Amino acid sequence: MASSINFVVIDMENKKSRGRPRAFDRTQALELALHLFWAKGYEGTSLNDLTSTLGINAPSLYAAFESKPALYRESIDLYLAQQYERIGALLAQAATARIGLDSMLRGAAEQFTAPDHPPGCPIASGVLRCAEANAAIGELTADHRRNTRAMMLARLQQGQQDGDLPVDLDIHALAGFYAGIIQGMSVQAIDGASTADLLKMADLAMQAWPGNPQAS
Amino acid sequence: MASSINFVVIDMENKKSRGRPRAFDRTQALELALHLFWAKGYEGTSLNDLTSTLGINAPSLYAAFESKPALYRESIDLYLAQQYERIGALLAQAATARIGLDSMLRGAAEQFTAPDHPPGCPIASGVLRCAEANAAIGELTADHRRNTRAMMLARLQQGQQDGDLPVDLDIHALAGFYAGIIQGMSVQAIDGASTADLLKMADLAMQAWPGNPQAS
DNA sequence: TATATTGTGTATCGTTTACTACATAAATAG
DNA sequence: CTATTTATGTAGTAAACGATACACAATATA
Repeated sequence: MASSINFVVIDMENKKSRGRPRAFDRTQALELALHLFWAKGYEGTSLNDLTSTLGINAPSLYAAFESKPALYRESIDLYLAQQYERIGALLAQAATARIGLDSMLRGAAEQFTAPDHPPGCPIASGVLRCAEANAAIGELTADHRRNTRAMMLARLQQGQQDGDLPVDLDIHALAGFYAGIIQGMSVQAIDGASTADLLKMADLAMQAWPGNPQAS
Repeated sequence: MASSINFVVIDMENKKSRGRPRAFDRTQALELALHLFWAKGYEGTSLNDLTSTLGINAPSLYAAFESKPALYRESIDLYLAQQYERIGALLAQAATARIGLDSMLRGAAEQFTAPDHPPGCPIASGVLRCAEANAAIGELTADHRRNTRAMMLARLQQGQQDGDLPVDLDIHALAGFYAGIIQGMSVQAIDGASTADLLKMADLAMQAWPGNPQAS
C-alpha cells in the first residue's frame, strides 16, 4: 500500500548546476504531462503527445524524467501533492468522522469538475484496465485507491475512539462505500456531470450515514 | 444516446453458406474477445492478444469481425445481451422503483464479482480515458453509461407515476447517484472487492433512498 | 466437372511505439 | 584558457501496432 506522504521535488532554481542549463521549467512540464495522462490515460498518452505538448524533444524528456512510466509516477506524485492531499486533509482535520467524510466528498465534487484541469480523478479513474506490460502502472494507481480507502477507514476508527461513532459499526463497509462514492463521482465527472451534480451525489451519499435522521 | 435494445447475431449454423466454412465458432470467439477487452481494456488489448487467445490468424479475425473497433463494438453488444440487460430487467420489472433499484444494485454486486469472467463492468469502467484516435470508442462506452442512467431515471419517473415516489423528488439527482454507485462498485470489484463487500455497498446506497426510515 | 465464393496460413505491409546514438551547445570548475 | 559536465537537436533504432496481399484450401452452385 502506497504511503500518503509524498515528497515533492521542488526545483532548486537558485542552486546552479554544473553543465548546460535546462531550457524548460521541469515542474511546469511535469504538470503538462500530468494533464495529458489525466485526460488520455497512461496507455492513451504517447511520447509524441508528451514531447509536442511539453514543447521539448525526446532526449530532453528522457534526460529529465528517465522513462514514460517514471514520468507517470512523478506526475501522479505531483497530483497527490497539489490536489489529492488537500482533500485528504479535509478528512483528517474535521471535528468528527461524519464532517470529515462530508467535507472530503464535497471537496472531491469541486475538484473533479474544476475548469483548470481535465475532469475526474486520475487515481479514482486511472489505469483500471491495462496491458500486462503495464501491470506495474496499474498496481500503482490501485495502491493509491486502496490508500484513499485506508485513510477513510482510519478516520472512521478515530471517530469510534472519539466517541462520535458507535463502536459496533461496520466501518470497513462504510469506508468501502465512501471510497466507491469517490470513484463513482469521478466517472460521472468524466461523463460530463457538473459541480452541482456531484454535490447532490455527495449529499445523497451522506444520507446513508448510519443513524442518519432523514426528512422525506 | 445508445439504444438499450441490441440485436444479437446468432450463428445460423444450419443455414449453409457458399464458400469454405469458418473453422472456429464465431460466438465463442466473440466471447473470448469480450473477456480480453474486459480484463485489459480496449487500448490494452492488442491484435496479438486477440489472435493468440482466439486461436486464429489475423486474416480470419478480420474476415469475421472487420476491424479491432468493430470487434470491440460487437463484443460490447454481446456483453449487453448476456449480462447487462438481465440487470436492467430487474430494474424494469420490479413492483416499485425502490425495489427495482435495490434489485439492480444487488444484481450488479453479484455480476461484477462472478468468477467466470473478469471483475467489474466493461461499460461502467470501460475506456474512461483514451487516445484521440480512439475517441469514438470512448464515446460508445460513455453512451452506454448514459443509457444506464436514463433507464434508472425512467424507472424513477415510472415510480412517480405509480405513486410510490413523491412527485417533487429530484429524480435526476437520484438517478445520477445510483449510476455513480454502479460505477463505484465496478472499480471496487476491479480492486478486489468480494460479492459480500459490494452487497454491503448496495445496502448502504439504498439507505440513502429518500424518506428512508433508519435504525442506527 | 467447372465456376464462384468464402476462409485459412504465410509472409508481409506501412505506421507508430518507446527509446537512443551522436555531435554540438552552453554552462561551471580549475 | 582548457576540461568537465549537462542539455539539446537531428536522426535515427528495434519492436510492436493494426491491417493486408496473395496463394491455396474447402465448400456450394450451375
